[in-house]
Amino acid sequence: MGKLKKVVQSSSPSTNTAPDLTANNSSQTMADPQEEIDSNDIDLENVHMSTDDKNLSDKSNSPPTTDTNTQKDRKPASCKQQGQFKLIGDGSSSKCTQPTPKKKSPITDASNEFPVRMENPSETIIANFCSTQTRKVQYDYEDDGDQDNQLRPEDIEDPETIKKRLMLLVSKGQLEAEQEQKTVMNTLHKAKDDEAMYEKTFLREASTTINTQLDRPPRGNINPESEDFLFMCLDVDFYIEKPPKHMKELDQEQDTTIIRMYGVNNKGNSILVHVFNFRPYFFIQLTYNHHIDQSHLPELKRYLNSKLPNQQGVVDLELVERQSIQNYNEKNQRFIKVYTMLPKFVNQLRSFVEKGLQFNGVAFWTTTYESNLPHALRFMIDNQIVGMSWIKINKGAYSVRDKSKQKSVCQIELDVLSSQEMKCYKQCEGEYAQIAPLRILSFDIECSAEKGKFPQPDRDPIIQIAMICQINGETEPFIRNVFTLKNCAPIIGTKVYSFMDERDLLKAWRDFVIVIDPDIITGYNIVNFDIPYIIGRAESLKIQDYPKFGRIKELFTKFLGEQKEDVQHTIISELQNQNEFTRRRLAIYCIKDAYLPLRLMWKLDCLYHMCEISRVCGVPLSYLFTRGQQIKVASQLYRKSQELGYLIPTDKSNNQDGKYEGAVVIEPIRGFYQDPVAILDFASLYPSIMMAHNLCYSTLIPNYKLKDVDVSMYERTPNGDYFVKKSVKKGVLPIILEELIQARKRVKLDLSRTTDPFEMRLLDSRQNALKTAANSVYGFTGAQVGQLPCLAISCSVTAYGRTMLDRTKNLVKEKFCVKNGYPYDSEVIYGDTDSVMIKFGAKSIEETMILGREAAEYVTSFFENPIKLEFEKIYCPYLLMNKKRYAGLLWTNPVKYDKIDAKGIETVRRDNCPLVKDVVNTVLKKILVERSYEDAINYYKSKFNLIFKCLQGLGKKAKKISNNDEKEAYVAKQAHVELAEKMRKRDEASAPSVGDRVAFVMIKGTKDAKGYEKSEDPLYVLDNNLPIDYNHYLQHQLKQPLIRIFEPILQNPEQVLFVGEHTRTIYVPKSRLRLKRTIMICGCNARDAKGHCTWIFYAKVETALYSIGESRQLKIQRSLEK
DNA sequence: TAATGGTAGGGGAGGAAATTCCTCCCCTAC
DNA sequence: TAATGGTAGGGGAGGAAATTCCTCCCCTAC
Repeated sequence: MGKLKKVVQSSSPSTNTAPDLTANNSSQTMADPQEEIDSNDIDLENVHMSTDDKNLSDKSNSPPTTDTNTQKDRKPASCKQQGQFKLIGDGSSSKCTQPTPKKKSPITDASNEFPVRMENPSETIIANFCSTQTRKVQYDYEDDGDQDNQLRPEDIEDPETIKKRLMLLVSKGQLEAEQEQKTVMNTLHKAKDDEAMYEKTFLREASTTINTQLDRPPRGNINPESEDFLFMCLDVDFYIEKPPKHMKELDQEQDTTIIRMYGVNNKGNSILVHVFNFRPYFFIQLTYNHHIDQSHLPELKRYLNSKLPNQQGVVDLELVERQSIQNYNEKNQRFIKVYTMLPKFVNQLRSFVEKGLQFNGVAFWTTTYESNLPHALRFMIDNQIVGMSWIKINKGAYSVRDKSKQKSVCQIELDVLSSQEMKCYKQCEGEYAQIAPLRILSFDIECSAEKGKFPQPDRDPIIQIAMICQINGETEPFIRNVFTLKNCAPIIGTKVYSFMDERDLLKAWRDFVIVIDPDIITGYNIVNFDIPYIIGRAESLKIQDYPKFGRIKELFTKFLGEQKEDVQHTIISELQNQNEFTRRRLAIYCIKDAYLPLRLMWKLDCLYHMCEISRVCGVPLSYLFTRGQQIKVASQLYRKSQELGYLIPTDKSNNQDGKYEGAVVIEPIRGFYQDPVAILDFASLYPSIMMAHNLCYSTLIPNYKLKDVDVSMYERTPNGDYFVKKSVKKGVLPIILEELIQARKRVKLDLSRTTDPFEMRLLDSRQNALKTAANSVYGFTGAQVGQLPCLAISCSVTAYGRTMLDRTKNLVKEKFCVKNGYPYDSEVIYGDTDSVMIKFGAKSIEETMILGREAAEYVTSFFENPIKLEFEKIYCPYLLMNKKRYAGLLWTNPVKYDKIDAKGIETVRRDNCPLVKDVVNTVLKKILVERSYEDAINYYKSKFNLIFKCLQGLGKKAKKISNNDEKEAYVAKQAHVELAEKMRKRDEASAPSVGDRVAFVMIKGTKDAKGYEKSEDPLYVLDNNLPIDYNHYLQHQLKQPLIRIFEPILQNPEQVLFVGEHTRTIYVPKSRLRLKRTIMICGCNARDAKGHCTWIFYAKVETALYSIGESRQLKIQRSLEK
């Protein structure tokens, strides 16, 4: 606490002794700005003037940042963002529990072409948010609104009024802020205090000027009759209502399904397009015994209608001829296309048809086709619209909705009668590759709560909200502010709005959101906590018209699922209840939490990745968060099928159970290889198998049909299934894959040509999206609880893969041997799924590369196009420990090695303590790079004691933590689960919940205490001075991994490493463990080598543990690195 | 309910099952 | 108080200790 006080003291006198100018403002006026504004009209006028001036000068000085933004303007943006982050995984990052993006540089890392790529950097981060809850939460308050009252125009407060009110607040804040900035800067400049350092580091890029241009640029003139309308579509959904009165063309009495498209144009205006006349539909298959023709349709329509409530809902029937995508068919079949009024009727009719209907003396007992597509996606598919793409509405086809008839706070609302008049630039090339100037808002709230209790919206107040908003393409956030309850000292680069009444705080925040009008909202766990809490709090405080906040824009996007660094809740209350400076510190923490997701989002190019996936797969952006993986493949499949005249059945879940055989892993010849080992692998193995052998739903010949098809037309797969050859008929899946791969080749070509960093990032995201899309097709066919599983395809794919790998192994072995004139006999020492590792016997890397390329070419010639084996890399030396566990020095050129490549071992796993990672890493480095395992042993021995001095906690992931209702979800007791339960009993508020990563240390216990009895929360250990079980770490964490590494090298590693003089004296720290509370309050206590706060990438507990003084710990760490 | 991407595989921890080891006790040989 | 031979060693029973085997869980490779 000593240090903390210093901050307070050092900053407060300087504030007080500041020039008179500020003295007036700093303490008194902070108390209640609203009151201040109301009671001081003259001041207000002045303020107004100055704001306007400010606006003008802002505009003239800096170019508008939207459509006129040139590429040059963008360059610094991307450069800066790449520069200013220290990405986890670099350097001393081992303490990090954040999901470590495996690809540090997506552009350079072209490896890992794998059949099923489960992860891309952004997915890791988003994963936890994809719960089924999110959609519900989102809809809940929409629906409430619908039931409570239809939203009438008069319900929405005029945005202009809100804006005016806000401007008072803003200008007030600005005046203060400008004057106080300098004071703060001065204070900070002098302060050498830790916390001041954090603040400087954290806020260093903050501009000291404050922008008052909060709202979107004015919408300008729209001429529906003479100009096409162009906008980028962010999301599509639908709603059900009677058509608005001004749409006279439509039946005013009938509820209809209206498509809603949200978007932004290139000026940055927000857009909402209502599209009418798009009806849901599905298909029913007719078999030979259905004697139905045109004349029966009216009667059939009546019959179907009779099954529905209100006896209506089926609008129209149509006879069509198509082919089912399931199985190879030569002729078209007959289908009835059923149009309905509302999407829910499709579901109802489907279940009737599946149960069986009687019509005209014949039973319909059949599957339906295309009856389970989300309506919005149906709309997009039929109009060839892909997500996040630019859409042009033809002139004359749209009308602008009058301001008074708007249904949202979007700047522009359009009505479109026919979706035929829209054109989507789905290729997303050239100028249409750009992303509109989206507004991205990130926020975080703090609420106080009683000790040990989880905050409840009906009881515990929100005390702070921080919000940061940035426009895509700009380098800095244009809004960074924090709302506090009670006054708060100024913060650099940030506007502080203080309120005495929580209601005012919430209202001001809502006003801000409305005026800012964000397209994307992000934050830590906002969907499950922050947003519901704010809504709930507003309800409990009985703030009028607050729920409408939920309708502003229904695009809630979420990133970052991992735990955030939490201030202990007890401390929150303490800070809140003391004075303006403690609240200031809380505010800084709050801003950090709001800023972090935003920064990570930019750093990891999340937006671009998501955007490109959305474009490639053709689904709305929101699906990427709320839906699974299947919908992406399904969307592509539906599109291509429609183009080719196929219909997709809605299969009932035919519970095929059990797993099927997957890929093969060649039994490794374990050892330490000093000579170069070449790695060859098949490029996009599974997609190319599907293309080469024409595997598809539409080419599969079921056994019972086999006799009807000529033998020359089909091919038998190693799994025993039969598929039509591509010369007869090309399958849908192979066509999709071919297009994806072609497109990727083009993008890669463009990528190699461009030099613009912004474009590079976008193109790289795109080629990644294309690769992922191609790779997930196989997963789609193998998903047995899915839209359209087809084990014949997936089993055949893996079967081909297995035989191919086997054949490759034999081919290499037979060809590259002394007998055939090669200098050495080669040997395949390992292989997994699509790769083989070959020891050719050559001593030099150059020679091995030549042989590797030759082998790749040789083997490729045996397989059908487009299957291709490629030479990828060399490992030298190479330590092969087991299946899926190896490490090697990677070479892609004969001159210099690229890096140490480790797979599957402790260094790449997240459930190991940092200590183990460090030691294993260093030992590996010594063995592989310096090639001296004596060194490695000596290093290890000499560091044996030191190791324990920097002992740190280890993290494990607790997936499920059994709740009261579903106890015994875990069969066996596990350390992290038990600990989570223990922590929950201690303090409900700070305990980890399901899906969180739990960090823990092992403390000393009774002799045979189980692991789960000895696990403890690192913070608790520090607080209570509990002894750590060093021996456990030695025996259970270090020993085995090291033995495994040395096993191929030494005769008896255990003897050498773990018996002997050096093990006698195990260092046990005498000094007390201590926790630096002052730092903890900041949300973190992690530092990099220079002693700066590295909060951004460190989880709290991982680094909370210092066994001895921190300076010494740093030393040790550095020596570990060397 | 609604919604849901695959299999192969190493390795740690817990716990049951099977095995080994140790001790006690009884009995017999001498 | 009265009455009392010893030791070595096999082998079974019972229980502790160590080991093996299996399952669950986590996380990775592809």
